[in-house]
Amino acid sequence: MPSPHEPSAATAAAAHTAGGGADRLPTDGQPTDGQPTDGQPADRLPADVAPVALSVDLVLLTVREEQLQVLLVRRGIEPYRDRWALPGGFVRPGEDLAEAAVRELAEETGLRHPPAHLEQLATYGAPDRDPRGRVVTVAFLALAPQSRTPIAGTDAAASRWEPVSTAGGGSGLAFDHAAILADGLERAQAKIEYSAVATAFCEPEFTVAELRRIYELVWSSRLDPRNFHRKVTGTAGFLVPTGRFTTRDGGRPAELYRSGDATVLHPAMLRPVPRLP
Amino acid sequence: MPSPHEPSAATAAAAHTAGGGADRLPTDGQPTDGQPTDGQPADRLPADVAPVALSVDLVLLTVREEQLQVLLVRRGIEPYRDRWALPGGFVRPGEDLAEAAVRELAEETGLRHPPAHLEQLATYGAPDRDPRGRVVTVAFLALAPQSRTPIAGTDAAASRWEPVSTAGGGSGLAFDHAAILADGLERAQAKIEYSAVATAFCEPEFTVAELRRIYELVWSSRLDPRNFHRKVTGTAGFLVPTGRFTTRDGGRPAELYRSGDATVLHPAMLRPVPRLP
DNA sequence: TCTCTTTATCGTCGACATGACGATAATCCG
DNA sequence: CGGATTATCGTCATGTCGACGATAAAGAGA
Repeated sequence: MPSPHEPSAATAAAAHTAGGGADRLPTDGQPTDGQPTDGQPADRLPADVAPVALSVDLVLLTVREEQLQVLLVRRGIEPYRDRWALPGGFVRPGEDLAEAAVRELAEETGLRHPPAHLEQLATYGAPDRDPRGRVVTVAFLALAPQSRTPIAGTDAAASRWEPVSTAGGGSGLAFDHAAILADGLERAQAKIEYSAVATAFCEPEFTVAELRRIYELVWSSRLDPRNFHRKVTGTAGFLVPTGRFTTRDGGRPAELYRSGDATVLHPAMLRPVPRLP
Repeated sequence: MPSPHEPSAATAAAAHTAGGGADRLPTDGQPTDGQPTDGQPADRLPADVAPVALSVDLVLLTVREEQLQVLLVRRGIEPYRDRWALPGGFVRPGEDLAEAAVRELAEETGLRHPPAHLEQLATYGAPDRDPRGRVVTVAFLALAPQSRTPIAGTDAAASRWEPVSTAGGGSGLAFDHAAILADGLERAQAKIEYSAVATAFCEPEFTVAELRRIYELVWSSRLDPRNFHRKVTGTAGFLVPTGRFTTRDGGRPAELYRSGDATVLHPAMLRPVPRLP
């Protein structure tokens, strides 16, 4: 399991992005293809391998304006020109997948800091997913606090935040990005249940109520403040008290915490029955 | 979440293998690359996109001889000739990713039936992962019962079952397949905890003890038969009693069950403290 | 047939987590 | 200073879990 709040963007899933075998011997009776074994040196790729274009796409989520929002960019070229899409782009030669993801995020949206959490989501490779040809995309899920997501340096028309509740529904997104977004959202909802990644949405120091708000918005459900407080403060390694307090939420001063070492939660946070607001 | 025992090999993760955007507009000041916008029609891929070779690799797990085992094939060509590797191969034009996975499994190992469970694991794309050039591989995790994995039709020298306890350690595997195997094993261990996929290792009808053996072997831990029985028979939708009994395990006859509709388990099976035997 | 062994299944008990909710504390605002 | 707001601590009934005793139902061997 990837650990949250890593400075580097690589997580467990994306980390061993290395290896994987390719061609195979034309075993037994079934001819796989031409696969010529003639004069060609054995350490070259077979001639019949069909090349594909490889891209990365990002589902970058943050909590803004009391809503879970996703970053979208407006496409400037065909296909799907002027439609909104997930940020992303083609992987460059010699570039690792996670590396390409953070580069695209910086280039397209001007985000200064890498996201607090980045993990590989899934790979989408249906043959007809891009009208221009075979384009396979590796989707990443990124989580970041509001303070790290100013979208500075980019003109406002080219990228914007959109509440996830409205982004996926109209299917206004380019390509199959609506499906990728749905998968990313589902992954985020599942992951804050058993891991400590929810703190990736928070500022470095946060109150229990702010963390609870994260859970409530990501899950679209309401949580009892007293039970939530007992749960998160009682889970070893989740929260580290700073000893300082804040009244920025009004009312009695709340203690400030920072995220602890734990990456998996024991026991897990229990999500209430799924509700559709 | 993918549901176990699906006849088709497509699962949730692999199912919407469609969509994903590629090229981007050269926004703001940062030049992404050449990306010429001249006479070229806008619905073609940019000329500067570096193509990659795309392969799939499979971590096929089964329980045989009282052990969790993984299917390996012997490489017949360079690089890593004569080394053991995960089954896999290049994706063909017009072929979906999951489709390529089941095809390779059938071609390389002669497996008649598709695996009981198939899901996308992760994508590995480090630039130097293959000495022949840029090869990106999409890894799949497959689970199957012993009865469906005869390895018939293939000569025995080209593929074999290997206990996972010995397969990963020596790093004798080609490419980074040891890392892929480790990820697949970890995924399987985590997934039987909160989903019903453990039944994918079982025959269509099985006893509670046989299912418990699956959990014990995948987790390398010992489970109390009485508590396990109470747990699995008490989880709604997990097991469906057939009313018939068997004495194939010796002792008092045990009722036969088949897997139910549930894909996620409420509450989850709790894995004991991790032990290394 | 009778006993022993083996496995399946049912129950019991204490420890602990959870959901519902009352009570108190510490701020700010007027 | 009183009221509103939020934070935090407690209480209690319920449910689950781990440990483990007890019983049931088969086969093996005397």
